[in-house]
Amino acid sequence: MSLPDPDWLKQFPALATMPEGERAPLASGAMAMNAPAGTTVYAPGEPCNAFILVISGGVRVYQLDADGNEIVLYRLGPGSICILTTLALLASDAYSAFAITETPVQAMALPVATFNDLMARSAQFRSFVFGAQAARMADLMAVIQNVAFASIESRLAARLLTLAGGGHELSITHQQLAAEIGSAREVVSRQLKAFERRGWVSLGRGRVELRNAAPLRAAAGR
Amino acid sequence: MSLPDPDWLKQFPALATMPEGERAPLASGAMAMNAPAGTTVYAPGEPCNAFILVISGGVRVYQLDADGNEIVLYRLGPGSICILTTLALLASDAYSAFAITETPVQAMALPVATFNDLMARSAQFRSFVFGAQAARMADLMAVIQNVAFASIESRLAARLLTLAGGGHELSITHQQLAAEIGSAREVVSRQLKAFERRGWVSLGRGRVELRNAAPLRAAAGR
DNA sequence: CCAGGCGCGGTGACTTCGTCACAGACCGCT
DNA sequence: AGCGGTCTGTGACGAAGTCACCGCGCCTGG
Repeated sequence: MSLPDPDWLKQFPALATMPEGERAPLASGAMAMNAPAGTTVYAPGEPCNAFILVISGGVRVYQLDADGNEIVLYRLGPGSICILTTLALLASDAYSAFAITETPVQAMALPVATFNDLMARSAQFRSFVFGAQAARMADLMAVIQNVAFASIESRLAARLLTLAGGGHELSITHQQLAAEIGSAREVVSRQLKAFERRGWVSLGRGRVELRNAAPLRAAAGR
Repeated sequence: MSLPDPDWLKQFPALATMPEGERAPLASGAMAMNAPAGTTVYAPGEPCNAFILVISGGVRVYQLDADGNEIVLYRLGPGSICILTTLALLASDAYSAFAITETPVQAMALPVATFNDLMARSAQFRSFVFGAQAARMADLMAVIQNVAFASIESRLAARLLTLAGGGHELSITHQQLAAEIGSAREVVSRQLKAFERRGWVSLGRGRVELRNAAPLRAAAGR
């Protein structure tokens, strides 16, 4: 915990424009949080007692199965809220998903009472929350489309591009890439080798360099 | 459209216990609907302008991809609300999913204004909506677990059991079963043949009879 | 310093699953 | 009976997941 940055609301345009009266509980009830990378935000069975708004940093939400297989569902960045904790909070439902910070994260936490107060008070706040719900739902449906129907080649190419985010270098292991797309390490290794043979990437230990993004983008569309 | 059954609220225990004052818009604003089997409830791009509460019948929500591949996401029964239309309504987001009635459906439709009124007025209504959100989110995560990591054998066995719902006979084609689990018809045909050889089911044109549920349940757990 | 441990990547063999092409069986209709 | 359409069966093949095992580089403790 630390002092809240008074400007944190700028990360949430939808909330910043709320009328003074509605916004009051946000200012008075929110607690600033700082978490290092690797902090667990949500895990099945763990109690969660706050509504979390991400100000800076990134959170990865993923599923694990009994055999240790992993698949990334979506990521939260600045301006996002953690729907998983929210739903767990309100519906006291247990999910088989995990949420973990990937980088140091600054966030604001609203106690349940404050959250309920805002939900009752502000249509704008409600629509902000619903918008976030809708976005996460769309994320999950995109994941389903991918794992059910898309080829490894296209899923891997697409993921490399989004993870690179405009840059040309990634620090990531084949195992981690496999977890990103819900596949196996060997499969990813072989596919990366194929990309390398075609000159699309070059590989190093724990490193993937994008050398030619155009054909990767083409492959991602298939 | 038809006259609302005055007892329809009984299908929604969470709403029926709302205080008189909060419940008023439900009674005054809701419109009864009757739809035959095969009616489209939601499709991408179609405008939707009501919040839908299912009183009787069933709705199937599924995804299609460009090649015509299909996968069932979840089903809605009596007491459920259509989160898809709700989110599309509130977040004006486009989903790649379809919702269609499988049997004749009786439902109540709340205009957006009434829905917003209830959301503003009743904490109980809000928590009902959140509970439904949470349940659908859990459904989608279960689908992801299945398509990403579970074998065809276990997915098919599990689906046969839930579709039969305690009965021992299903009227369904192999193609439809494939769409249920997001696989291919040939794969389902071969797996069903294997089940038949083991004496777990017996097969007919458009028909699957469960002859021995115990090993199916065992296989579903793997 | 270097020895072992460990994380990472590479590879071959095999199984499972999805795709394609096609054939045959069954159904309802005229 | 003939016929078109739907449903199911099958073989061949490619794509993807699994298993077993290897070597390499890096790090760390003796």
